[in-house]
Amino acid sequence: MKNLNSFDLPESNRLQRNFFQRDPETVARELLGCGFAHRCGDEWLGGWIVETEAYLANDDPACHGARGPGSSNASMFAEAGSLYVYPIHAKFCVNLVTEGVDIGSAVLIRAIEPVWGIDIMMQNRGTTDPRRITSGPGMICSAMRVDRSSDGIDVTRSSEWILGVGHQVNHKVIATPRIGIREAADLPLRFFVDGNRYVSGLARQHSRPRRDVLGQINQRSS
DNA sequence: GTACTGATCGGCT
DNA sequence: GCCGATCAGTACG
Repeated sequence: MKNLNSFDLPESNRLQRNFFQRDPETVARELLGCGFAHRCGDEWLGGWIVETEAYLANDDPACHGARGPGSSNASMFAEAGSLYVYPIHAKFCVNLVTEGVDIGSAVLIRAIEPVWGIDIMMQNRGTTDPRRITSGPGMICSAMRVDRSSDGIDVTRSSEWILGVGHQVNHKVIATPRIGIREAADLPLRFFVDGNRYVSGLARQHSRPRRDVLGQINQRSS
């Protein structure tokens, strides 16, 4: 098992508050290629982010913050860099709060390429199929053991979480409408790494076969 | 590979 | 009760 804090995702790579204090569209794009990991006891669980969606503070009825703060979405209005975890269809999804306090915008993490604690994540998901571990927002939360107890945690400071700079993927990001929403279903606010095999959704939205893996690119260049 | 269906359950009204 | 930023299973090309 790889040691998360040796070379893959050192503490010095951790994203700081100012990274998140920008509009959610920019943050969603730039989170692609970053490492996202949760520590459970001695084991780190997580991987490289390959698919995200932005939810805007203004003119976005699909955003959970659109009707202002309430008991279930309060952390969407917390400090930028906080986790917003909510339940949906008997599963959980995890977001990162953007901009700042009282704004109500966030980025949904839709898919990661599994890297750390893969065997534990396979156990948590009840499958050995690599493409069924973290290729969807509900899958990520069950694989990485995220539930409402993580809601509101500040990932720029928590010792149980790290979100850090990883791979450069700016040149191969594709934008499409967001998945599974009824309102504002036309806005192109979903972003993913072109050709990555762990992205959810339709293969034909990629410009090439969905086979690439960020970790392999890393091995080739090192 | 794509399209469609229905189970599931926390948090709301 | 009702709803949903989902997913697994099924059917089909």
